[in-house]
Amino acid sequence: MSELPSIEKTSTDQMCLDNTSRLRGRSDGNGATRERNEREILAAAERVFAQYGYRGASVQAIAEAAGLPKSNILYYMGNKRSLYVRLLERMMGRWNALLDDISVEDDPAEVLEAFIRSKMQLSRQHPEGSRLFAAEILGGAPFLQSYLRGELREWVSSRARIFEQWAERGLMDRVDPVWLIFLIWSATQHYADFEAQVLGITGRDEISDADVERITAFLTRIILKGCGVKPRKT
Amino acid sequence: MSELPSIEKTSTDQMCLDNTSRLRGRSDGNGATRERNEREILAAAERVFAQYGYRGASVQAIAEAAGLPKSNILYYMGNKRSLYVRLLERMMGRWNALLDDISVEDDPAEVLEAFIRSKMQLSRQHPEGSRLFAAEILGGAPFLQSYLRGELREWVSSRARIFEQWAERGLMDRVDPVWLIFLIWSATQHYADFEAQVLGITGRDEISDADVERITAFLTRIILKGCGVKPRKT
DNA sequence: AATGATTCTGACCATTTGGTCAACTAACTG
DNA sequence: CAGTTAGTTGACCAAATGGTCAGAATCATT
Repeated sequence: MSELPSIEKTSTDQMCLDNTSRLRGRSDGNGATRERNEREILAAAERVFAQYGYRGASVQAIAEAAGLPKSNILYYMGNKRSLYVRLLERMMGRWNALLDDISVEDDPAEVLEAFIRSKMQLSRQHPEGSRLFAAEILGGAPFLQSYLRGELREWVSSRARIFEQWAERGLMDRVDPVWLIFLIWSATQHYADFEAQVLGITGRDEISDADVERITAFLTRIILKGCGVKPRKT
Repeated sequence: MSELPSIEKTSTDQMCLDNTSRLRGRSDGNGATRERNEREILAAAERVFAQYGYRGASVQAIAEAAGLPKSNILYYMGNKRSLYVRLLERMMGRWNALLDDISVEDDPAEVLEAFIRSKMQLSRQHPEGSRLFAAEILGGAPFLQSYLRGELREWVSSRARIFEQWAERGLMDRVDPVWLIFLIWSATQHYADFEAQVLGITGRDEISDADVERITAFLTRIILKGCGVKPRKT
C-alpha cells in the first residue's frame, strides 16, 4: 500500500457534470478531449468511491456513473488503484490550501473563525471528496499513512505552535491545540460525512446555505467562547 | 433496502475473541455452541465491515477473520445482508442506552459531562461498531434511513427540548440544541472513526486511557464554557 | 444402539470483479 | 493522400463474489 509520490495539480475541477455536453464534442486541438473526459471520470469516481469505499466501488459502477464504457475508464486512468490515488491527491491539495498563512501576529478570533468557515465551505463544496477522505481514514488510511505522518502532521503542529503562543500572550486559554484542531476538524467534517444523519434527524431534505451560515456561526461562537478567545479587535 | 424490524438483544457481547478457546469446545447443552459461534462471527464481521463497508467486505474475509469456513458463516447468519443488519441493530441498541433518563431538574453541567463521557466511552469500547455505523451513514445510510427518521430523531428532539428549557431557566446560553448535540456527537465520534488520522498526526501508536481522559476533560471544558453552562452545583 | 436434531463443510454455481487486447474510428500532419 | 497519434469499445479472461446443497460429523435422548 501507500503511493502518492507527488501531488499532481490536474485540478481545475468543477464538481458539475452534464453528460449532454460531452456528446460528440470532438474537435479541439491538443489534449482537450482527454482533459474533459478525465474531469468527468474523476467526478463520477469521486461519488462512487465516497459512497462505497475503495473495495466496495466497482469500475463498472464508475463507468456507468460517468456514462462511459468500462474500457474507457481504464484507458484514461490505467487501473482502479491509480484512479483512487488521483482522487485522494486532488482532495489533499484542497486541504493544503486551507489556512495556509497565519502568524502569531494575527488575531486569534479572526483566524479561528476563518478556519472554521473555510473548513466548513470545503466540506460543502466537495462533499464527495470529503466523504472519500473519510472513508479512506475509516478503513485505516491504507493509502494515506505517509501523508498523515508527514505533510499533515507538519501542518497541524505548525498551527498548534501558533495557538500555543497565543495562549502565552494571554489571547486565549491554555488548551491543547492539537485537540482543538481535531475538534474543529470533526465538527465541520461531520456535516459532509454524516449528511445522511443530519438530514434524517432534522427532517430536512438538504442543508441550505442559510443552514451552513447558522452552523458556522454556532460553531464559531461555542469554540471561541469555549477557548476564552478575546473577541475580534476590528 | 431497509429492514431492521426489531432490536434483538442478542448482546452479551465481549469485544475480545480468542480463537484457541473455540477449538473443539463441543459439549454443553442447549444452544450454547450456536451462541458462542455467533458471538465470534459477529465480532469478526464487525471488524471487517467497519474496515471495508458493506459492499467492500466479503463473506470470505469475514470467515477468515473468524477462523471458520465460509459455509459456516452462512449457516449461522443466513446471508451477508442479515449479518450486516444484525450488527447495525446491536450497535443501535448501544446508542439507545445512552443518556436515557435525564430531566429538566438535572444539572446541565452534570448531564452534558455525562453525555460527553459516555459517548466517548462508547466509541472507545466499541470502535469497530462505531466505524461500522459511520461507514453506513457515509454511504447514505441505506439500511438506517427509517431508524434515523424515527427512533433517533425522537431521541434527539426529546433531549433538545430539555436543553431549551435549561436555556429558558438561565442555566445555559440559548444555543440551538440540535447543533449542540451534533457537535458533541462529532467530536466524540471522531476519535473512533478517525483513529488512524489521530494516531498518524499525533505520532502515537495507540490512544491510551489517559488520552481518553484528557480528551474528555478538554471537550467537556470547551463545550460547557462555550455554552455558558454554570459549573456544577455539587 | 438407534434416532433425530444440530453443526459443519467441501463441492459447486451463476454472476461480477479488475484488467487486457485487438480492432476500429477520428483527427491531425507530412 | 499516407501515416501517425489519440480515442473508443466489445470480446475476452482468470479470479473472486454471494449463495446453495448434499452429505458428513457430532450431539442429546431414549
